[in-house]
Amino acid sequence: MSSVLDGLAVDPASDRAVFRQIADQLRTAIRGGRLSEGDRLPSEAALIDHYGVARMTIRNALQILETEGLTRAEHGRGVYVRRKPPVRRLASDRFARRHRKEGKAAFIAESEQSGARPDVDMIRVNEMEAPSEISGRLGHAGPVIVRSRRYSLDGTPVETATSYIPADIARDTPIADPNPGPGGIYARLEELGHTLERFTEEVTARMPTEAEVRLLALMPGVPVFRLIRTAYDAQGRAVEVCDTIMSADAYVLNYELPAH
Amino acid sequence: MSSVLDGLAVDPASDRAVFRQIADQLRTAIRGGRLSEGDRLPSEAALIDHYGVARMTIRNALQILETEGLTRAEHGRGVYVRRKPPVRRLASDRFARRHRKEGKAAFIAESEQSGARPDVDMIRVNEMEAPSEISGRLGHAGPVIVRSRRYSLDGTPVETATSYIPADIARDTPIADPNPGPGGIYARLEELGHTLERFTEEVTARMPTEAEVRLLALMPGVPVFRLIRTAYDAQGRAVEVCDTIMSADAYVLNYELPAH
DNA sequence: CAGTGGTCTAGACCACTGC
DNA sequence: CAGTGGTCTAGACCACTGT
Repeated sequence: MSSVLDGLAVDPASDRAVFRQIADQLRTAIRGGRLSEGDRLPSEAALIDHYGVARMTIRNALQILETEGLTRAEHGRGVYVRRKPPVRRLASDRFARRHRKEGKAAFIAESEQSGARPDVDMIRVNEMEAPSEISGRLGHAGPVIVRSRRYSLDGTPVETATSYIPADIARDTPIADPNPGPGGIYARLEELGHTLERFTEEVTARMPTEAEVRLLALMPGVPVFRLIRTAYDAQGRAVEVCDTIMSADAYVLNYELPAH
Repeated sequence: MSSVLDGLAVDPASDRAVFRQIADQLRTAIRGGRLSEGDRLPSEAALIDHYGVARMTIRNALQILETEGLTRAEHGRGVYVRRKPPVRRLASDRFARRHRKEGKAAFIAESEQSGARPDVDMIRVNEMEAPSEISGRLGHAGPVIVRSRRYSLDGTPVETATSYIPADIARDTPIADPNPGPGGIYARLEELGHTLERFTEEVTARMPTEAEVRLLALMPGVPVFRLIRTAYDAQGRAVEVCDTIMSADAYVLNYELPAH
């Protein structure tokens, strides 16, 4: 009976803690392909037997791998090598006007092109005072229409987004309606005379909050992108700020930079 | 004697595990400002006394906060609320030619402008076959000059970068020299007739490897950005691929997107 | 039901810090 | 030196999974 553990042993005299040595060996087995995506790791009991250590030592080792995002523990089933989800690439021209022509919002149009089944839920719309982080980017304080929603692909949540539009622009328009109509709110903004001229995006990454873990069904060890996009019209006025949280293991962000 | 723990207790009958409840209460104290940046948390012994639980229960709670990046444990001293490092904003025009005129490489010029003391070390240059990830972006296989280095600000490492330039362009030029001269390798590429026309950047985020933790002196719970930039010359040829790893808590990436 | 991981207890010894 | 966190042992009971 051969096992991924064959020949592996720890050196109790080493400077490196035993649980780290065990984590190292399991990590090497995963990266080296001796344990593939979806494979089950030896159970805690098997590891305790093999290495001759206490359970907490094994659990500390497994915790390292989970924190690194390499494994996923399933209660009552075992610890598994995590499968990498399909990656979604965002092109930097995804908000170009030509992509808005067919009357579809950016997320829907893009996903259907890549063959995934897009879904939007948890849509909420209300009006409030802009938080300072938002009013700073909009360039003025005052009430805003807030549109929040969650996007999923093939049933898996991948991103939450909250848009802030100045109320003097959006109040009593389809933008303040849960369903803003074909082309999404960018199409409505242009119909209202706010031709979109440019966007800026600010990208940060961090570990998720507990609320984000729930909303995006995030696995442990997966960071999130926070992407704050500001849309400017032809007059140079900021007409929307969109605050997006994305599962980092599901996205690659592509950008095009000028050299001149 | 007042303490941040005053009035805090756990409900052993709750569905939520005791160590999570304790972590919740400490997190709330930090976010609510009752514990500020740099403050010491109550010691493990004090928490054991206060909550009347075993040490592992406390340590599990503290581990949650450390994984979230909220605290930092210092052996023999205590557990402290982590200070947020100064943030470095990268503008999307940072490689524009006009910024290259004064004869300084992008990182140096930019840092001095922001008042920090930049430093570059661990410079290594050699020639090898391009890894497939790189040759794919360069558009052809073959030998490449590999330049790797580490950037620091005020003595703190913030970023490692590895550039790959096709050897048929860079061999026996200053680009293959550890010190490529004023303006960096982009200035040299342009002198060699490769006028830089555009750049693409691909941004991902993930938890760091152990090697990255060492190189960038990363705190636990801090993800890294991986930014792969490809530089194209006026003929449309990819002349450099730069693979960068950045501490995510030290960076905000800014991009400008066209609307047309 | 047996086997799995989740939580928790009650100790032990060690290494590091600061006085 | 006392106080701190780092590592480790040897148990216990529980909740969840699959047969």
